[in-house]
Formats: sequence, structure tokens, C-alpha cells
Amino acid sequence: MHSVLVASRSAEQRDSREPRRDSKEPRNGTPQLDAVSLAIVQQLQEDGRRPYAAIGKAVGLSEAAVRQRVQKLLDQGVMQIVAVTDPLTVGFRRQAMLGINVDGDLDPVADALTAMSEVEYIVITAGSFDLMVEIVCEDDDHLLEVINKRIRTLPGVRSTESFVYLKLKKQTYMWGTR
Amino acid sequence: MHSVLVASRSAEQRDSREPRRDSKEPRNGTPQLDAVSLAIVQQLQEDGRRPYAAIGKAVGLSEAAVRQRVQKLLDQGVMQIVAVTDPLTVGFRRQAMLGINVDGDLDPVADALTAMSEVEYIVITAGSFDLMVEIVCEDDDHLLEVINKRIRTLPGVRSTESFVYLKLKKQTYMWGTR
DNA sequence: CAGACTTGCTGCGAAATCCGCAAGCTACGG
DNA sequence: CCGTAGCTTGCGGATTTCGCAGCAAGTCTG
Repeated sequence: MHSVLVASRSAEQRDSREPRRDSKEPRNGTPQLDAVSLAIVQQLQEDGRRPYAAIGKAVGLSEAAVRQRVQKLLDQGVMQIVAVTDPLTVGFRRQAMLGINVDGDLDPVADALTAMSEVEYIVITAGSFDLMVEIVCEDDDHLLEVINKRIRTLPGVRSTESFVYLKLKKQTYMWGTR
Repeated sequence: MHSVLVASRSAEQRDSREPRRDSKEPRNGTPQLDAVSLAIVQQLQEDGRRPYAAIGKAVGLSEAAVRQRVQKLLDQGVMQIVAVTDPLTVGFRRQAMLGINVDGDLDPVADALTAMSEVEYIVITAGSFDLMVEIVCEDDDHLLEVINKRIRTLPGVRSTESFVYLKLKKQTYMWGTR
């Protein structure tokens, strides 16, 4: 196993040299992940508290190197290590998905939504909605206020459609492991 | 400080005694969280790797007590501590939200979806969709196969509508902290 | 109402982990 | 040929994790 890891490591190292500025940076600010960082993320998707030494053993890197990489991934905002829950089980709360249609540029609307603490999730989509956003609220009044008073009044918002959550059936972050 | 903690502890202890079997268990299997566990979750929403001692200081509990609580929350499935990313930045991948309408009982369909590794998120909603599911795929072919061959052919699925992700604009887990 | 049981917390060592740092190596680019 | 970037190894010291014993309070039971 070790020889395999060493062999692959040298290959990965070439990759990990990392497109500093030129080649295939996908025009976002987001640098492509090499295979090793990907493996690290996968480890942490299984257990966000896994010790660096264990991760290092799994991906073929030293403890210190893993530590550096994890820190960089965190700093770059590529990943975050957090506790996730089902808000509905945690308390008296209302949660909903909102489909939004916008006139003109999406960004101002998206930025305004980003600033709202009740909005946990914003994605720009191709489909019959321009934006889909997930909202977490204290109760019905709060939800109504956010949707009706704060979102539907944003300049550029043409229409919205609400999907109130009844029950969360699945929630994973395991795209890496399959 | 210590006296304050002791005082608050006794109060919390009353709460934390916990509806063992009788009162207001909300008919799910999910026990209500007391204020202390809630505070612990909030700490871990800010940083999933925060040490138990630091959390204990913040919520007024000993390190060992925090450890036990966290372990229980994990075991009960109330929360998970994981790395989360934007799959789209991580590589050549396609991601989509799917609105689904179902004939009859939702559960069989939801269970079948749960078994699919490409499905990361399933929620039952009140609205013009019965189910909303989030899908993470390798590429367009993979996405098409999952939607067209695996989901739309499920017995009970009447119709689906797809929202392919173009860009993730926000993703947080901070409902606790505001 | 005493006794057995359970639950949750504390305190405490021992083991493991984290963290910063230094020195050396290699690949790469200017 | 030098500078940079990233990795490794190695190292202590500070911190954290972990398991366990003990204890207080509440519950159950006869």
C-alpha cells in the first residue's frame, strides 16, 4: 500500500503544483482541487472531526501537510467544517424553499438575499425559476414577513413561489464517497 | 465566574432533565433539544472542530459533559459534523433541484430516492411540488440518467421539473446564531 | 418510603492530538 | 542559477481527547 501511495503522491504532486494563474482556472475565483485535497475533503465529509494524522494516513500525506491543506481549504472558503441539523427538529421553526423570478440582472437580488440571515441557501438555476432560496424562520409570522415584506418587495423580483417544508427526509454531504 | 456557572447550571439542569417519555415529544422520534444542547449546536455551527473545553466554557458545562452531549446528538442523528462544499467548485459536476409530484403515498417514493447516492437532500413540501430533491452528478449524462431512467420511472412519480444549478451563491448553517 | 436503578455532571490522570517551527529536499519558473 | 512553493521529518510544549470513578438528583418499584 505504501509504495502505491508514494507512487501516486508524486503524480499528485505534479497536479498539486496548482494552476497558479494561467491554465484552466474556471474563471470563477475558485481554484480547481487536486486529487489529494479532494481525498481530504472526502475524509472530512465522513467525519468533520477526524484527526489530521488519520486523514494523512488515508490520503498519503504527513500530518503537517494535511493540516496545512485543511487550513487553506478553510481559508479559501472551498469547504467549511460545521454542524448541520434539521432545523425543524431543533425547534418551533418554519422552513421553506422559495422559487424566484427576476427582471434583469440576478446579482443585485442575489446579493440582497445573501444579506438576510434567514436565507441559508441561494442558488441560481436554469429552469422555470431564476433563483431558488431556502429560508429558516422562527414561526409562520416570521416566514410571512420575510417572504412578503422583505423578499417580494426587492426591486427586480417579479414573482415568487413558496414551498413550505413539511419534513426533511434526507440530508447528506457524501458526494465524495461512492 | 464560577458561582455564576453553578447558578446557571442548576437552572439548566432542571430543563435538561428532559421530557423522558410523557409530555411534549412531538410525535416524531425526535426529542426536543434543551437550551444547553442548542447552545452546543450553535457553537459547532460556527466551527465544527471547536474543542469541547471551549464549548463548555461558552455554554457553562464541563468538558466531559459537552463531550457526552455532542456524542449523543451525533448518535441520535440530531446533528452531524461534516465538511460541506459547493460541489460545482469541486469539479466537473452537474447539480440540480428536482420538483416531484407523486400519486398517493409519498413515503415509498421518498424511500426509493433516499437509497440513491446521487440524491443529497429530500424534503416533503406543501406547495405545487410534493417532493423536492437535490441531486449531485458527475456530468450531464449522469444527471440525465438519474432523472430520466431512475427517478421518473419510479412507481408513483407522476411528473418532475428540473432546475439545473448554475451557481451557488450562499450556503450557511447558522440558524442558531443571529 | 426505603432501596435499586438511571441519568447527567464533575474531576482527574493518561494518551493522543494539535500547533508552530526549523531544516532539508525537489520541482518549477524567471 | 536563484527564488518560490509545497512536501517531509522531527521536535517539543500546549492543548485536547478519552475513559473511568464518584456523586447528586430523579425515577421506579414494591
